[in-house]
Amino acid sequence: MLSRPSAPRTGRPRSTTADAAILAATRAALVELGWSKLTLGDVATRAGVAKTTLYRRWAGKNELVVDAVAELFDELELPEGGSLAADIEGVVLQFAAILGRPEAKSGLMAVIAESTRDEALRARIRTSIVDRQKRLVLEGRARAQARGELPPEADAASSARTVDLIFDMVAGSVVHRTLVSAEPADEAWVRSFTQLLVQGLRATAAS
Amino acid sequence: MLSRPSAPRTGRPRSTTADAAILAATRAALVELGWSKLTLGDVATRAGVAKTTLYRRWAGKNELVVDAVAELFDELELPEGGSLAADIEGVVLQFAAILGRPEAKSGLMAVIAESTRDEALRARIRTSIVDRQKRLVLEGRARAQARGELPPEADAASSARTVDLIFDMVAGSVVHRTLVSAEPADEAWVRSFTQLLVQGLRATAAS
Amino acid sequence: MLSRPSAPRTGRPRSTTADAAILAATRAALVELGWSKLTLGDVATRAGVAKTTLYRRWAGKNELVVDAVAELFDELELPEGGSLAADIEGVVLQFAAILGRPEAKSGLMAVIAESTRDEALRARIRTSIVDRQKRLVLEGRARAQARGELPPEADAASSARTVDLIFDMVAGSVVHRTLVSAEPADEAWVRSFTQLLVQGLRATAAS
Amino acid sequence: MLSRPSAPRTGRPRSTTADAAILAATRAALVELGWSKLTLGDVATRAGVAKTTLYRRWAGKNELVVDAVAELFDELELPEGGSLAADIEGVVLQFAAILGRPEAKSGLMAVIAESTRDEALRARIRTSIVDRQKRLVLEGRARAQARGELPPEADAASSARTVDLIFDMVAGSVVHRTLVSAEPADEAWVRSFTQLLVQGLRATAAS
DNA sequence: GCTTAAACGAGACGGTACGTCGGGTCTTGCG
DNA sequence: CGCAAGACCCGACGTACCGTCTCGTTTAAGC
Repeated sequence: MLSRPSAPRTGRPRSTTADAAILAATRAALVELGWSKLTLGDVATRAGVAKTTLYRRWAGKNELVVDAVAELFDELELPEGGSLAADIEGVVLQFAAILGRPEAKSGLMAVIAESTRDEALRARIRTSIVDRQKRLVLEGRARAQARGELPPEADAASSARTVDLIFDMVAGSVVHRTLVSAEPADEAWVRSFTQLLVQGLRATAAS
Repeated sequence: MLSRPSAPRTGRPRSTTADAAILAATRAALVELGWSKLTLGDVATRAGVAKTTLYRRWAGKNELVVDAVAELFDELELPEGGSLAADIEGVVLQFAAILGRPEAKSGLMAVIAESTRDEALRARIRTSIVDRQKRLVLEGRARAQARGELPPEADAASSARTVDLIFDMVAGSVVHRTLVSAEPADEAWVRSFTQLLVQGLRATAAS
Repeated sequence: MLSRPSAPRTGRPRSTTADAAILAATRAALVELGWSKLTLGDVATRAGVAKTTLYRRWAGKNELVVDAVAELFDELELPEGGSLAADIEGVVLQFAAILGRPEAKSGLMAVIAESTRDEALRARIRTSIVDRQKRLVLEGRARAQARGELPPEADAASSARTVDLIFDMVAGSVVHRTLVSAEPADEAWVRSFTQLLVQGLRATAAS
Repeated sequence: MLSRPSAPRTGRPRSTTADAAILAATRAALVELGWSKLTLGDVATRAGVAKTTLYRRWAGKNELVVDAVAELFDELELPEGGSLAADIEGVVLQFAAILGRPEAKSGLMAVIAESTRDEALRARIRTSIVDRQKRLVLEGRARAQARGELPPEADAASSARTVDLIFDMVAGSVVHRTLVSAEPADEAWVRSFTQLLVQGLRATAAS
């Protein structure tokens, strides 16, 4: 997402280690200070980098934090649970574990809040974070259909609508539990949530 | 929520009209500028009030915005729908309508993000905004139980857990749909969501 | 200088003790804080008086400090020294003693500085402080002429000019010594100064 | 007096034109507004400079005004008058001309007043303003001794004392005449003053 | 002793300036 | 040309005082 396909030919190339150092420094600053007290000057200092280097690569605080938080979601993957309920439980637990981290808590909601007034930022969040999660929903449903737990989709449009709905419910519920209710999305909660969701899906699919 | 019951006896009393003017100005600024570009100096100017007056009544931007947004939720009430599904649909539609407003979009997620690092702010949000919504969930379930749509609760603890779960699912899903997916939570979406939820509740209650 | 000749007939009369308390509090604040950090709110608190009481009697900080400092000069009087030089020495020592006090140091030069842009303030300083000192110069010269140490004045105009000149030299030199050179105007310095001045006066009068 | 000999090697160097612009703006503001209504924000605006730039170079209003006023004294020099009286008259007239300017009137006494509570400020005033004047007194006396108008000094200590005394008298008298008496130190006054001083010096030297 | 009206304490009010901080840009010299 | 360093302009911060205002409460003079 930082690719510069039209690479410049001459001059000193950009430091390859700087990006990683900056993103790590950003996450560290998020943990210590939170979004609102994080400053780019401080991030630059922590990363051992000049402020100009930072601005050469990111447009501002929002974009930087999106990239820093996005890396946390790299580890998300669909576990092989054997059943729809087990698959959902596994994914939700992973998602809850990431959201439980302070750097995600502090940063993610803040950039989402910012994105309400910044279309480009919303697109960046979608590309870097959201779509990566949504892929798991798609994959999970395909597996459930292969197992016969869910019927195949009738048409593409309603299929997409269902995926979006499930995704909003899963991600939204975990986020709300974690940030607004400020209670951990632990195994017990995830099991209750999953049961309700799966039974709703089965009943809806049956009707 | 700004009442000071142990009121001091002497001195000039605080202006009674200022609070309302300030909160209205705050919402107007949220619509025009969004959370991050909202400044307390600007709010004061819009409200025709000195900055000091503002700081005398609120500790900072976060507290002010919480109160300004909270007033939006004053109008929430449980409609008389006649069935659990209709009640839920009615509430969710109201909630979605409020969240669709730009002043709520801009402000609410931002203060939630801030609240991850500020316990007092989280308590304020809970008191001013969240609990008011949760009351509707409680009331809706009581009605459904009176109608026989849902069985009575076995014990208080599991009852509270269920309310919390439903609340996180309802509020979280609508928020995620509105802010992250950035699509309107319109009637069609609400109907799909409600169906899934209600069928899940019924099936879970039956098991 | 606080007289209100057109006395009101009815209503509660002004507190008679407040004036003295306020002026004393002003001097105390001058000693502790200096001119620039002295605030009227603080003076009011020290005097056990409301800010409104203070503003009812003085127009502002400048006027208040002039009055507070002026009281220091109440004790100035021409000692009976027996000779022109002794009289001058006595007066200069008294003047130096007053200027040595921190409340005078802090306050006097500040109001003089302010008076460069405020004609009314300059008049108030002249009336309250300067003229009282100048009277001593007049009186001292009259004594010296009575003793035959100085010749009588030829005409009124040149007489006034001479008094002004001497006054500027005496007051200005002591002030400069005390505040700018920041050295005490002690007996040795006063003796040297007086000698130079008196010999100059004699020689000028002889020519 | 703003030189930083141990200059840092890296980073953007400080603007060389800003200092002069700021000091000129300060003097302009002194003329228009006077000391007490002069604000650093206004000075910065006048100079076309950010407030931070100003604070990066001066600790506060006092230090800035000292430097701004000090530049006025750059033009002071001992004229070639041919006699002690003529030399003194020339210097005093120059000094009076500077003190007659509104920017000096407003600023100088104010910083002297402030310096009564601030040792560092007093030192700055002495270095930037006072010592430059005192040099003229020393030089003038040396010339008078070379001409035979004044006897050579007996010892260094009494020599210094005499210089200090004369300096306090000259500077103090002109300041008092200008600021307290608020009358111009014009040629007539300067001549009278000089006569008195020179005759006093001669008579004292003779005794 | 009752009335009356101004002075009083308290403290909120609309302002202005403070001195600091962070954002994002620029100008250096070095690599 | 990238980069570290740091000065630059800008704008907002939260605080401190200013001088004014509005309260309810004294307090003395005059009826």
